[in-house]
Amino acid sequence: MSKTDHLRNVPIFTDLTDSDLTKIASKMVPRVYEKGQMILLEESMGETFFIITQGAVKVTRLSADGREVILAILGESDFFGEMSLLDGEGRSANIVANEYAKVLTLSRSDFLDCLESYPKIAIALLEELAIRLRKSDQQIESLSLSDSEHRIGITLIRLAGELGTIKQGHVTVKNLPYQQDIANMAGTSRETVSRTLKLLEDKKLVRRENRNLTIYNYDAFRQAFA
Amino acid sequence: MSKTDHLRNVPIFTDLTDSDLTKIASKMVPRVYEKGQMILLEESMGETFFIITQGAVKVTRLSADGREVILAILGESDFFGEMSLLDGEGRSANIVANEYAKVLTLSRSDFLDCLESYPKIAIALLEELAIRLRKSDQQIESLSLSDSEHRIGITLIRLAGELGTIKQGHVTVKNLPYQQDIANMAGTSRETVSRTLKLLEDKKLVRRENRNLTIYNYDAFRQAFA
DNA sequence: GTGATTCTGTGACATTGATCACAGCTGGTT
DNA sequence: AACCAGCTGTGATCAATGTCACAGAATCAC
Repeated sequence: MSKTDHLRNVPIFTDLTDSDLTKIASKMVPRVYEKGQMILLEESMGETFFIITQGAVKVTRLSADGREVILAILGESDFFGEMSLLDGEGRSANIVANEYAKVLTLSRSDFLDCLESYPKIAIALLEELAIRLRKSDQQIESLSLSDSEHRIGITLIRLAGELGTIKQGHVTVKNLPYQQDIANMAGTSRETVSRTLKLLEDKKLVRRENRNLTIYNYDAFRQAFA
Repeated sequence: MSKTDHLRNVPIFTDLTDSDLTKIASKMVPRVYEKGQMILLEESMGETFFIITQGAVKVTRLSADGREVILAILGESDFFGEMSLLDGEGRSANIVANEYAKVLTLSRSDFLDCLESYPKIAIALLEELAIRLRKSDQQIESLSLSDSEHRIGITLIRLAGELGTIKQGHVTVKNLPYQQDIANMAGTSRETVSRTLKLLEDKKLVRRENRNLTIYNYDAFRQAFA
């Protein structure tokens, strides 16, 4: 697949013509990361915009004593790096390749040029940031008001939305993240995730086999937890 | 002060010429709200963009059983209502006047026209959303990793930044919000806020008198909690 | 296939902080 | 001044969940 083809799938570029897309693609530089490799480090200055063409990355923040919060898991056609390009602050989060990943990168100045030249990109980007802000607000609500069982349920819904495939009402997440990662997304401990997953299984809400998790009735599950 | 004068103080309009500003101002309709009055209701469709010219509002989400999370407190020259205009989803939060408040409003279509006609507004808005997203991420981190004392400390820092006045290293927040509101910002209970404020006072980190709170050494305080 | 490493399950225990209950203040109103 | 409503302080209690410890499974590397 060509660079241009990849860009066409990215929400913020969908409104562009082929020739504009090709023009932008010509400025993008591909890079590749191994699983576990750090892509962006907290505190460093952000100078690059990234689009994921293959694989997935996790966006994290680390506390002084090394505990980790996972803010998001991003996959194909998602993008990142825009925050510090926009407000000029240092990076606020780390980005790590969650598996082997390919990206396209755009320099700060090319990115800002794009925004100036194509107002539609700016508007589409606004839309995307609004969506992310909305998700963050939900996350804040659930951390503030819900108990661990609900937070873990909500985290499974997030994962299902990002990584799952729907088939006649039930969703399967292949290659479920490790319990430690789920815990870091849900703001709880690894042990609590273990116990809660078993509980949800006992309640016949989900089924696990190997590294896959199936939510039996996705709509009902969302009803119950969101 | 004229409408145009108010707009000049709003970050997303700073790059505009006087005549553009006047043109936008002419489309804005002023409104007034009493303390405690609901401005926007969760779930309703957002069709208006608001700029605060006087007073303050709080942005909240409510759980099914009526508990409240305060996502932000916005004051003069802040704006809101842009989220559902941008992504077309229903409102994700309630907005309540925290005191007597005056606002200017812009209709959905006039707002979107602005973005199309003035790319600089779109870019400035991107900047602002990036800043808000960053704050949300910090909030998520502190809810996930910090204990109640730290979360309350961080909340006081937020309040100091939004409502406080700095004077030779110490910040005074006049008219500190009620403990219940601080609790709803920090994701804890009213009683814990009461006990923790006393603790911080005992540690000589802050002083309270009447409805005012002074953080003795703002830099050190931020160091200790953020 | 064997061993090493990493992930997961589970019991025991400790601790934080929510909740309940109620008394003491404060500020606004008549 | 007296009252009332709503805010604040504080003790007692208890449940949720973090932490520790370790055994069992799964996966990886060779």
